[in-house]
Amino acid sequence: MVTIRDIAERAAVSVSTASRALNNNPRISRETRLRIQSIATEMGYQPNYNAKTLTNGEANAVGVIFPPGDMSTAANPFFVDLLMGINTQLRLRNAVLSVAIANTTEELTKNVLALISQSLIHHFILLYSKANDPVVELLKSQGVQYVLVGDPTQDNERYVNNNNRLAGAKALEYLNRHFNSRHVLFVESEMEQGFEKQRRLGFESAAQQLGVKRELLKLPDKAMQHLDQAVAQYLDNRRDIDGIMTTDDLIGMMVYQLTRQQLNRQVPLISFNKSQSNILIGDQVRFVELYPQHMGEAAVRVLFSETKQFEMLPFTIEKV
Amino acid sequence: MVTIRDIAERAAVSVSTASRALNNNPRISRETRLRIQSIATEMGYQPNYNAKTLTNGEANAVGVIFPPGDMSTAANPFFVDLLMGINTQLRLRNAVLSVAIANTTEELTKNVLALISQSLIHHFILLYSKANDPVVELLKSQGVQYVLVGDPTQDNERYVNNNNRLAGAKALEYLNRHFNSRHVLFVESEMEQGFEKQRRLGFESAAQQLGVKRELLKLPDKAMQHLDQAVAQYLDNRRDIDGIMTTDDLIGMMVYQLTRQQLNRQVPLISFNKSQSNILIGDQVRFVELYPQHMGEAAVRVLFSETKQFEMLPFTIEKV
DNA sequence: CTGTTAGCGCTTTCAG
DNA sequence: CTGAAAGCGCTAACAG
Repeated sequence: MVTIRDIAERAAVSVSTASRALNNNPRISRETRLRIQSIATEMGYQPNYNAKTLTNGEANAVGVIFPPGDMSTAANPFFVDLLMGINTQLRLRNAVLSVAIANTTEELTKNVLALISQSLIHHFILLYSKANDPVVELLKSQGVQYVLVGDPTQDNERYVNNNNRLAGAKALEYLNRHFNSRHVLFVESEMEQGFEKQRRLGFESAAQQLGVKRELLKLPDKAMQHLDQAVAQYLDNRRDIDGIMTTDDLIGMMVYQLTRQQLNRQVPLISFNKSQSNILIGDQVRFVELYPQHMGEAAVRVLFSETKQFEMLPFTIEKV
Repeated sequence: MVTIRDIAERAAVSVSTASRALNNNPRISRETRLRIQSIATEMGYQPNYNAKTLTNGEANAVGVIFPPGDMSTAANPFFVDLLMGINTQLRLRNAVLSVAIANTTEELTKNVLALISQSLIHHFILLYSKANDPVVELLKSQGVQYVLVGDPTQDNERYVNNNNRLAGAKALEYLNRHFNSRHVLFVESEMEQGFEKQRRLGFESAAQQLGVKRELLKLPDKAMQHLDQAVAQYLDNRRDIDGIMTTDDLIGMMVYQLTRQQLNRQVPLISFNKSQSNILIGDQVRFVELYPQHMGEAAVRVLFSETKQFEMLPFTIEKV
């Protein structure tokens, strides 16, 4: 392992000079700075971040906090992309990614506390939001930085998000404009995540504006024996539906097939959250791309920004 | 921050004694050891792991390596559960979880190298496997420990896995026994992940043994415009199919609906990887539960075991 | 602009 | 069984 000492020696300077040079301290002459840096890369120097953390009192790691078990399904397909985005930004800053994840809020809290006090992590990204969350309390009481991915529940909370309401509205407009939909069904799950609600609100207001007739179908929370039959029947009673919006891909797929089968025609459909599956596809299928990877990147930017309180990310409507 | 010094002081012993006591060093009398430990908990002592790592030369962190971008879709719904399992075990050992994730293998390799040389992480869990992987080369050349989640590609590689072959066989037997299936369709994706292949092999051998007629349908890799219609037609040509096995839930759902629609009856179906969705459901639907959370736990156990080379995890067949 | 030195919190010889 | 002291790699006064 090549240390800062080795470099100092080789460059015939003191360790402090070496340290400063490597950290771009302006007090070092440009000349020696560059010389030392080139020696460092030449020797394959890799700073020991544990030593750094020990002296700085602050880790180069960012903690990513997953939802506790009981709500972990929420944004599932998103997570990998989010992590990807977060980590690309972290790597640019020579930081690393730690995760906190547990089945219960209690365990999760312990986990986060351990990261704070044992690893000296002072920066967190929270992948869920709920009211009165003990984890958030902890973060605040420990005075560490965090940003939320999703809908903020408190004032003065830093976050990144999509404008789900706008997306809901635009999606409906899209259906109306491109497929001439005049009677649109909005399908959501029972659990009423914040983002679903926003999308519905956007959908509703746009429908009203455009004079589009709207239907609302809430799928039961728990698995239901004959869900598909129930949906089929529902559709059968509304045979002139000519557009569908669903809050996720999977639901989208089911409904899509059922409509084809039940109404005996293809109904234009727009869904959120294109999942990795490449199954839901067709001429009249669209989805709202939310760019989870970009959200991850934005989260890191906000986290390390001095001033920025939030970032609202763009979305697009795409053919599959 | 309460340090080991504070404890030593309060206990009227030297720091070295305190250190030894806290690390259960047998050279300390049981008596003082307990006394010091109780003082520590009383004072809410949390060891600084950066300092520990600095002296030990080895971190208390485990690196979890995600598949590079181009293969990340593979086990997607699994990941969160895996992380959950891994982390519960890590927390028991007072270890923390770091992740390496990147879009390209090259970036990923850099990421892992950074973890090894900058954070001194010497233990890794690899969430994918492919032949001649540079990341694996790196792990080996750096002499760090790792275990693989999935099919090992090299001899002498430590891993945890499901017996996918057995699972494929058992699943077919189940269909045959419980639903009296005599003509079964196996649906797989084009990308031919290792586990899919194993499941198919199991399926095939069991079918042969039981004298069950078998069909194989490989879904195209890329999205296809009228995939569902193609599948529908495929089914139409094999109208006496009386059992289906799919390698994942999503495909399962599509095929399930298509069969109902096309064949006008319910065909018993068994799928792998129950995803978080609660949509695929019915009297004649089963899935093979692989307990990803347990796999995560097992991975940690193998990683820290001196002797264990692998763990093969049980599966069960469940009603939804 | 650069060097000397102390010290971050912990473990581990080496001495008793 | 316990203590004193050195040192892990790095940064940051302080002093030139």
